[in-house]
Amino acid sequence: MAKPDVLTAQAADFPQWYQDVLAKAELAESGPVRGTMVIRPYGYSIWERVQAELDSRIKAAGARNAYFPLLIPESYFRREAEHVEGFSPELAVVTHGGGKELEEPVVVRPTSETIIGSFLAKWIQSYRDLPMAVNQWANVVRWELRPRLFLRTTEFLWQEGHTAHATREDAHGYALRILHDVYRDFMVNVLAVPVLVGRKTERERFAGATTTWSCEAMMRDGKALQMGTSHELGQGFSKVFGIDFLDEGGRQQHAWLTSWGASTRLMGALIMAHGDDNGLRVPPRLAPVQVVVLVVKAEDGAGEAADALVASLKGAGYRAELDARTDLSFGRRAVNWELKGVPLRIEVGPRDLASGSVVVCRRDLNTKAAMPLVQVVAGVGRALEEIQAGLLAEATRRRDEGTVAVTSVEEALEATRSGFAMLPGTAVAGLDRQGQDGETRLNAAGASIRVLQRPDGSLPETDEDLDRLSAVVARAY
RNA sequence: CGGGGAGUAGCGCAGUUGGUAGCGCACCUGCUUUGGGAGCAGGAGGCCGCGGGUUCAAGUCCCGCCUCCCCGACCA
Repeated sequence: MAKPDVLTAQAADFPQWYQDVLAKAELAESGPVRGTMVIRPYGYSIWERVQAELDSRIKAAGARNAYFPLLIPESYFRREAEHVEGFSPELAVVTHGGGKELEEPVVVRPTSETIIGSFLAKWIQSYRDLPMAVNQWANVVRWELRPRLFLRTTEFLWQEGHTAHATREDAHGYALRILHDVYRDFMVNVLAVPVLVGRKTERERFAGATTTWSCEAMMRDGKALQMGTSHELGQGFSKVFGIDFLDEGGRQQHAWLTSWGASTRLMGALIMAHGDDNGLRVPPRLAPVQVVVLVVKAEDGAGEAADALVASLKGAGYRAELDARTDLSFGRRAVNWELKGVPLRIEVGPRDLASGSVVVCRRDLNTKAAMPLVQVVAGVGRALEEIQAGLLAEATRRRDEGTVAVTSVEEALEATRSGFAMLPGTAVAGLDRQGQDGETRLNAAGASIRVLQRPDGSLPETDEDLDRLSAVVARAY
């Protein structure tokens, strides 16, 4: 029997493919209010794995979790000029409560620099209190004009870390530590998505930050996705919220702050970096279900053998699940697990069992192979490692092949039709006949500078001159 | 917020010159099935996006609004 198309092909219509995956893999759907999102249980189980992996890295970096209020006095946002300018257009403002108009409107947090800053000011008195690092897992609201599930929703889930330091150097070092040890490490080693790290341009940086560092990845359609950012906030918020401390010499000083966040947008990265025409492909280290054992037909001991196999897989530490449903056909169940991107599927049926073997199906390559039952547990471990490495290698190859070095804004724009362009900073800084710089012209044509790097790919200094850097140019989500 | 599409059963869609709504999948029941989205038979399911209007009569015509999708401007 020929396999019917379950999804719109990526090549036919990538955005439609994305919508199809969200629905068929039971990840998420829209809520009744524009821009809101319902994350379904399977999608949320993946998010919980994202949270667990990020959370352990955040704690290893010395931050502790806390929780701050959803509702923030509107006046807090007015204190920092760039912050208010950047966030005003997307604030949700509550004007009524308890049946009355409020004396001071409150905003639903779009980010928490202001409210957390106001408490850091209370908690920090001395250089001995520094550095101070808190993180919160929360929902935030930014009124969006054009929502897309997981990629850009009015309400989304994220973690936001906020730290205070005695010196600019310490804040700088911590922002980069989060960028590398939390975000890049998670993205590359768990999510299996290769990322370019670099500095945002002034135009792209966070409202109120002095420097924004970012991890950017290429999706399968060649567009870029910003997956996590780490900001150096300088002393701007400290000055307006009074986050001050006495240094070792007894002098009053403003603390140097950082903030950093990664959101449910990472779910979009997972889908678009790895998914294929059969659905999602979840890297094994992230997968909430790493192995599904499918009972082909509950005859001749297949059910019992599958049950025992799941038990031994779980005993060996794998996240395994049994699918012994008899009310759905074999094909239906196989397709469903492929849509959900489970890395390994083991089919247990009477035919193979008669010869002491099972069929092992790899989601990354869509291959099937018989394997003796006694070797399965060891074979699963090996296969999961291969899948993890294979997905990263495939995504890296795809990105490298989709990235071209160019020398002009025009060439960069041409390259962004299918991928990334590496453009010398000198070409960005140059003005055209209308006096427009390269970034303005890129933006006008629908592209943007994702990050600035040194030509060798390393991170520039905070104030390193554009002329000596390379711009990663792409169309972005 | 600009430009372009579209809202009819859970999902995808058809619905002619206006005459009171249909198809596929999914769902329910029964039987037979289960090695790649099973078959047969029977059944249930509708504020036709919302609000006005025209008309004896509106899914269909007119006006207003809302929502969703795509492409731009803004963002995680």
